[in-house]
Amino acid sequence: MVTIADVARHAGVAASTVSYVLSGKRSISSDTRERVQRSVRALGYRPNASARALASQRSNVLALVIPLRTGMHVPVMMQFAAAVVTTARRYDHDVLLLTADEGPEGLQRVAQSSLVDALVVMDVELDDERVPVLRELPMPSVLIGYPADSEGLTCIDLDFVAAGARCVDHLADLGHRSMALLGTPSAVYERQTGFAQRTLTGFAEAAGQRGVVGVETPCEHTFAAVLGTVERLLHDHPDLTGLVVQNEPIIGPLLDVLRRLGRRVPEDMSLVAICADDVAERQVPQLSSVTIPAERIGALAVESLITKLSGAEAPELTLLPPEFTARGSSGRADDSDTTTGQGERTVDRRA
Amino acid sequence: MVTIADVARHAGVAASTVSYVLSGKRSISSDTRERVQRSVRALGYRPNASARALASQRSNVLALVIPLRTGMHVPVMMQFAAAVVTTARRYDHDVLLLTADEGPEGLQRVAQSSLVDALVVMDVELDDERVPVLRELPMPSVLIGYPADSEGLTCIDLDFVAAGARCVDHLADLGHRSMALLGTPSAVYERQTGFAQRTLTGFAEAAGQRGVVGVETPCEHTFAAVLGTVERLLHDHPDLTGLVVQNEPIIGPLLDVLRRLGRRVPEDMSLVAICADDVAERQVPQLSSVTIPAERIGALAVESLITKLSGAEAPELTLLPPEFTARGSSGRADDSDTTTGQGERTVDRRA
DNA sequence: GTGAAAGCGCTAACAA
DNA sequence: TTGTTAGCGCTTTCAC
Repeated sequence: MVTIADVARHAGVAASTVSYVLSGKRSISSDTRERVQRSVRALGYRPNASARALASQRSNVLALVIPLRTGMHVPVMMQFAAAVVTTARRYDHDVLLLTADEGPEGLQRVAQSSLVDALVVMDVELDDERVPVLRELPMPSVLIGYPADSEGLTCIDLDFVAAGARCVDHLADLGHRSMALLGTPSAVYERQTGFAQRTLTGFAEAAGQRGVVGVETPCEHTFAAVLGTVERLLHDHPDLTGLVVQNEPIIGPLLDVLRRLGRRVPEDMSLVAICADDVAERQVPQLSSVTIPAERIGALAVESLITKLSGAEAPELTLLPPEFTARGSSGRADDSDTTTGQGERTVDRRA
Repeated sequence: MVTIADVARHAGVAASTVSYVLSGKRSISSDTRERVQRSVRALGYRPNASARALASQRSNVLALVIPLRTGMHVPVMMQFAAAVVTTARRYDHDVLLLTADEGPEGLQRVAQSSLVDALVVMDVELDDERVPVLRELPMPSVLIGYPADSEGLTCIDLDFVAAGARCVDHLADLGHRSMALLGTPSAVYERQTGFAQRTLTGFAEAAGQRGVVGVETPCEHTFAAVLGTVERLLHDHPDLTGLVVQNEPIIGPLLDVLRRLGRRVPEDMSLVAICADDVAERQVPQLSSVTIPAERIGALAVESLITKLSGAEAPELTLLPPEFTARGSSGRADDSDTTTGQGERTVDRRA
């Protein structure tokens, strides 16, 4: 293994000089700098990560705590993770992968052993047992999603309340008077997952404000569940003409079910989803949707951590305003063969 | 921060004694051991990871290199990753997440800086530029999938050749004489990805051996692509009665397309998939399938690395025999209202 | 069965 | 602008 001493000897300088050339933390004459850089390349030197971490009290590693539970939407998780890793690398950091089932103890383990410098925690519940632990930890963290009390934390999330409301508004603007929210599996609500609850809140509030009927129901991921749920909805609410879906895996089956039941989209039933853009665009017809900005949230999370690691402050709660795109799946309630969709995107200014 | 010196002082012993109590690398009188353990708990001591890594030349971290490219099947990746992390934790290791787009340089970076002790590399191509790098690296690695030349490596994979053949055999056993392989998007084949190529090989060979017609086609992930591909297949091969699918995201759309085209499954068209069990079971009808044992492969990969880290040898190439489960989606070619499926599972003994 | 002490390879005062 | 040196917190030899 090539050490900094080898490089120093090869370049005829002190080890500290090599260190300073590499870190740029003090000015070096261009002559020595070049000699050192040549030696580094000639010997193929790579600083030893542990030695560096031990001496500098910084591992340059971020922890990413990812859920692997039931009901979570996998592709979105991957997008998050990819964005976190990519952004971390841009700031010269690596990412240690933890699963949520290590629990609060896992956070303490990697933090207190100085394995990582900071943490990104995904899928935060309203009353999350990891939150008090994070508050006490001697290092910065960022939550994706946010608990009931976000004081003293740094949280980033899509504004799901506004997203739910945005969907209602879109449908109400098109003249729909009766609509339903097809949500995540009930297990997700029972875990008190923030995003599911908040969408529901936004949906219900907006329905009240707009004076339209808004019913809500969870839905499991099986075809049978989708069929059963939709049949029940249509039976209980025969005048239902609008559907808001926050449950990515059932989107395909849902379109299929509607077809089977003889409801055309958008002529007989308007559909709005809260999902990734590529999923919305892959359907037939393409879905009007509020996008889930996984990449932006992941990148923002890492950037907040880097900010905090540099000693600066980061905002307590960052809610991204929902971006709505009208596509072919939603149309006027009273006009059974017109669609809205030209793909224009709007940003909710209320957030 | 609590250091080993603090613990030593608190327990009235030398630092080395604390170290030995923790590692169990030499015998300690039960008296001192208990006193030390009490002090560890009382002070909430956690060994510093970098110091330990520096002194012991072992970081206890494994690198996991995961692809985030187009055409890759996301849920399976997550299952792999989850299994790798969970298994690594069982052996007291952590997992550093790298994306494949860091390339060979990324492997060198984490290996030569001693950030990690070993690597798991996923989604290996037949002629993968990372393979020569891995061969030179001063630490063990395991590949998921395998290149054309696996000499001197440790590779683990499902036996996709046997899997492709198994699907053909199942359909041929049911009397089907003309079948098609609906594969991954063409980009995956163009990247010379091993699993796609090998399934194709197994499919073609078995079709030849069984004397049945076997045609192959890639298929993109859009609904339109599925519809177009199936229409073309049916047009070019009007007697087609069997379909083998190796492309998880199109499974839902495919069932839908067949329904639209008036082909009942399994009465008019038998379907066999190569996919995760839960995906197969979620469909209507449930799909006969060869499972992708992501969890087992992930766990095996980590265990091989742990073995190699302990200085022992690991086999060059481990191919898991395909496990086939007959479900409701496949039936006799000549008997348009019988299905095979009682869920019995068979293991291909040829592998 | 236990302790003392020498590093592991690097960073960052402190000196010059 | 550069060099000297004292750690960072742990493991592991060596000595008893």
